[in-house]
Amino acid sequence: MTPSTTKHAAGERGTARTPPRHAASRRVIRLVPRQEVTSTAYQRLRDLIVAGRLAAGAPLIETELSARLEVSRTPVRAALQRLQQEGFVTASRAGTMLRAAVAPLTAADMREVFLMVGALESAAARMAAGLEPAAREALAAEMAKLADELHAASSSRPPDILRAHELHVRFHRVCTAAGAGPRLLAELDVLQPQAERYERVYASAVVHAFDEASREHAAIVEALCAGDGDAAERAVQRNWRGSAERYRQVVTILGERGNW
Amino acid sequence: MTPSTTKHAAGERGTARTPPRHAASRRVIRLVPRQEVTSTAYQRLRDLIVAGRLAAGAPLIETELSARLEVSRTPVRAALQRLQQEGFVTASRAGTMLRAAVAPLTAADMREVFLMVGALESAAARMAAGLEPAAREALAAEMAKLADELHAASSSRPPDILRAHELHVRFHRVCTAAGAGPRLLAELDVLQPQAERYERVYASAVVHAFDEASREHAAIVEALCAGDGDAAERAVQRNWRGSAERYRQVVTILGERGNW
DNA sequence: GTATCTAAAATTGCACGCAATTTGGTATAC
DNA sequence: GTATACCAAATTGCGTGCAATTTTAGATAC
Repeated sequence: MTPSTTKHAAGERGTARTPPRHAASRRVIRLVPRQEVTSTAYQRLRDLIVAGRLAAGAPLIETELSARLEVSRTPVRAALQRLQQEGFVTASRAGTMLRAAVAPLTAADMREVFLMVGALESAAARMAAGLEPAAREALAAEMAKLADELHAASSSRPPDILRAHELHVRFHRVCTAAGAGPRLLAELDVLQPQAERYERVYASAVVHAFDEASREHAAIVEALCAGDGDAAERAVQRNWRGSAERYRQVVTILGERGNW
Repeated sequence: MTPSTTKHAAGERGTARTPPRHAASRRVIRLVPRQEVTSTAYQRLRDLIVAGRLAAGAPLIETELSARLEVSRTPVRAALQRLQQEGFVTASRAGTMLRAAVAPLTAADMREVFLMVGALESAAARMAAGLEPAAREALAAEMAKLADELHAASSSRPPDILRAHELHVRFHRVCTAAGAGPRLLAELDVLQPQAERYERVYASAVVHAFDEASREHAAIVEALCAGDGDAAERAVQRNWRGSAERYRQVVTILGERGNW
């Protein structure tokens, strides 16, 4: 039943063992609080991938990441497994082992990601259209405002890509958060950054299409304002299908990344 | 809860200690091949949850599962983290730690799961409707056959619930696999068993609704056969919305599980 | 030069120890 | 009887050792 050694009464046993690499070996004070190590490792890796600093297709070696992030392999492993299941990382089988790599950017994968985001977000928009009229109109007003700012940012000279992108993300997120429950929201929080990987790489080549996106956004707001769930669903679907098509053209021209 | 089940003879510090005499002569052979330990732990836990053998809301203690599955905590942890991210397990924060429990079955969660499955599967059906006519018609024929068998199984006396359920799963899976890419397929492979949790618990009370489901299935096959993507998408959506409504009534009558 | 075999390095999968923290129970004060 | 202080058990987070396996490098034969 009880382990052979009681943990608290034992105290210090002066076993001279190899000093830990990361911490100053004097006292075992946690520099980073418990439970933060794994989550920050996840966050950092994910940001590196989304931002493109970790190139598509790059191999992800546990010990190397462990050294670079200055944590042990355990949180790195946990982060990699999560990223893999979310789709940011692919695991290729090498014999019986699994080798992790940054997920490549391919036209087929992009098509699928945009398809999934469109399907889920349009379902959320349909729910949002079923809100009380007051809440619904407030939501439509906020989205209209974001759409205007987005239009302004993208039609300025030179276009403010970063700001436009952030506004674009917020436009969709506001609508989603209003209609979706926690699970759908979590799923979109994982999928949207993966769409963002494609957007970041190819956004500069798609700036000309902002007009079309702008019209699609207006249709979404209008349907929401009217409380028409079917129309909202279709409008969001059209928007993502349009995006997918716009990016597809660019990806096929500029080539795929990390698929080799 | 004795942690040393002697199966793995690792761990002795190299210092002069108790000689591992029983292991000295022969090499320690892995009883279970590498990489299988974690995945089988995941599979077994997931099956236990879906089948209801691990009740909704039950706490999941790493050391206890580790002893029961006869593996160390490491693969159990990996399996739990994956199950949590997939939604089979919830993690409640206790101070700075995370305590895992089997995800409860609630009306709100069911609504969301069915919504997501409907959104994703209808998107896959739309793709499937865009296949070559030959492949499309073969798919429609197979689905029609499954739908017939399903109807037979559910209208026999007594209704063969298990077989009907398996046919139902296969009906949807065939359609999905034909139209979806690997990501969408993987996502549905995670979400469908979660819908199955509700179906298993409440299926006996919903048998009377098989007629309605049967008509909905026929509509899906018809749309696919005609190659009408829009109609296929709508038909799948109607089917899942109908299912959600049928189960919602039962859940609210019979009560929620594990939500306390 | 190419192919094949072999030894070493690299990498992953798993087990386990330890510390930090929470939880539960018991004694004590009021 | 209830509230509080406190100690022990339980539980999780993280680091690390070790073996299995893969990959790489080097040597040798052809």
